[in-house]
Amino acid sequence: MPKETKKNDVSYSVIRRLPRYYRFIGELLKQGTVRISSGKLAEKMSLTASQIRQDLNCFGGFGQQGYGYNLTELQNEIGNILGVHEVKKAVLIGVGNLGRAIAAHMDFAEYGCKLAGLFDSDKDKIGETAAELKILDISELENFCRRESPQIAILCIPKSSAQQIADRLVKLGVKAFWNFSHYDIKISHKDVVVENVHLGDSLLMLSYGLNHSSEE
Amino acid sequence: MPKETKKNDVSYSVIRRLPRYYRFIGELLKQGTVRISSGKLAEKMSLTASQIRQDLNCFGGFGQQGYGYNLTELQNEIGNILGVHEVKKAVLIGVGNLGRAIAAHMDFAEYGCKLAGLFDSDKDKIGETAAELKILDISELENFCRRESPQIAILCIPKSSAQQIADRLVKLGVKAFWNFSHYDIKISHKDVVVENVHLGDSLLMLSYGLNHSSEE
DNA sequence: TAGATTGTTAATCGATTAACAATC
DNA sequence: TAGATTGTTAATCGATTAACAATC
Repeated sequence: MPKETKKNDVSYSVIRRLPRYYRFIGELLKQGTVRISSGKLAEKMSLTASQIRQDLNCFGGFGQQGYGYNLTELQNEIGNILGVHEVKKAVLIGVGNLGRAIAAHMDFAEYGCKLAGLFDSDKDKIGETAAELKILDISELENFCRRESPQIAILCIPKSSAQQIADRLVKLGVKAFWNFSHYDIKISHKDVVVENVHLGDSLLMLSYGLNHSSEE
Repeated sequence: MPKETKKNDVSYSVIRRLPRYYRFIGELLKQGTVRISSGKLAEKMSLTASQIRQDLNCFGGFGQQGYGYNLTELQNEIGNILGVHEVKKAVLIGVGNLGRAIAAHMDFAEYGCKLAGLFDSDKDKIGETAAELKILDISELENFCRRESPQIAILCIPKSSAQQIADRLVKLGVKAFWNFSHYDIKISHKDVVVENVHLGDSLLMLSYGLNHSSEE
């Protein structure tokens, strides 16, 4: 068993906070900070020092009494946990407005991902270039995946075709779906993970907040 | 006090689930379903019946014993809570890849929002059209906001200028920020709400899942 | 009426916070 | 050594689930 995985039963509540830790640590390092105490980090992130120590200790003792946490080490450890140091190939399906924006806008390398192929079914788009990749015909998907073995698929396609394309990709060995299709896809294979992104949900939360902010 | 706001202290855990309820109810209605029991809805949404009844009862008794929930009524009630029935004007700042995609891709009307203005500081973009709106010079922001009074600002600008633009918009009366800038903006005014969207965090969660899925 | 299903209270479970001994 | 700050256990708090009486 790997050394850094102290407990294997880390709760989802903790996991969800890891990317945010990773971000703040990155910022601090960029500013030249070398070390930080749980108390100071808590203040910066609007958390409690207790929670930070509790969270980090799920994975191992990354700190040092009387000193705090070394940020370079901490970034590296959390990076390992999140898997940013292994390069993973990704395909993006559906090069509409959103697909194009994600292809161009996301710094995939920062997250250990490499965008390897873009696919669309629109004949007009096929052959065009986006994010330095030629857009391929969706009928090429099987050939491409057998050759390149992408682990991640980014779905920027409409609701209607999301489940069908996802099933097709599972058969081709895709193990993770970043799904922007506005439809919660269901995958039965237990070793396939899904992140259903719903930007609309986020906008509705904002709308709720607007509605209820004045009533304190 | 408004009738539908039974308790004013609804927890964030409950609020976060509302947009998802709203989505599923919408889908069911589109399929012609008229009513549903908490048990059946729980099954569809992978929740417990208890939780659904508990959640909905935070806002009022929307169901009927022996019958279940009328979907039209439920959609309407949750829509009210989320504020989708009031039209709110929004400005979008930063018409790069992502800004353009959000302007074009999101069905704002569905969420009670109306995109009223697009702004950029890039002279080459000013005057261009996106989502049927002419892109305006950021220096026009003050004039525009005084005339149109948008409540929502969508920030699709780099980290470096996010806080500054946000502060500027708060002075102009903006009450809600949908922030895609990769930087957690801080607003001190207590009646201003912020949704910091971090697509990178979502991708990191997926990466974590990929890393840990096989070890059950 | 009998059956179904809610609204609501009580029990359980998990997550957060507080406290403090260990130790750098 | 003295001071600081962690790692970790115990206490608290909140959220989820179970149970059931109310009622359509």
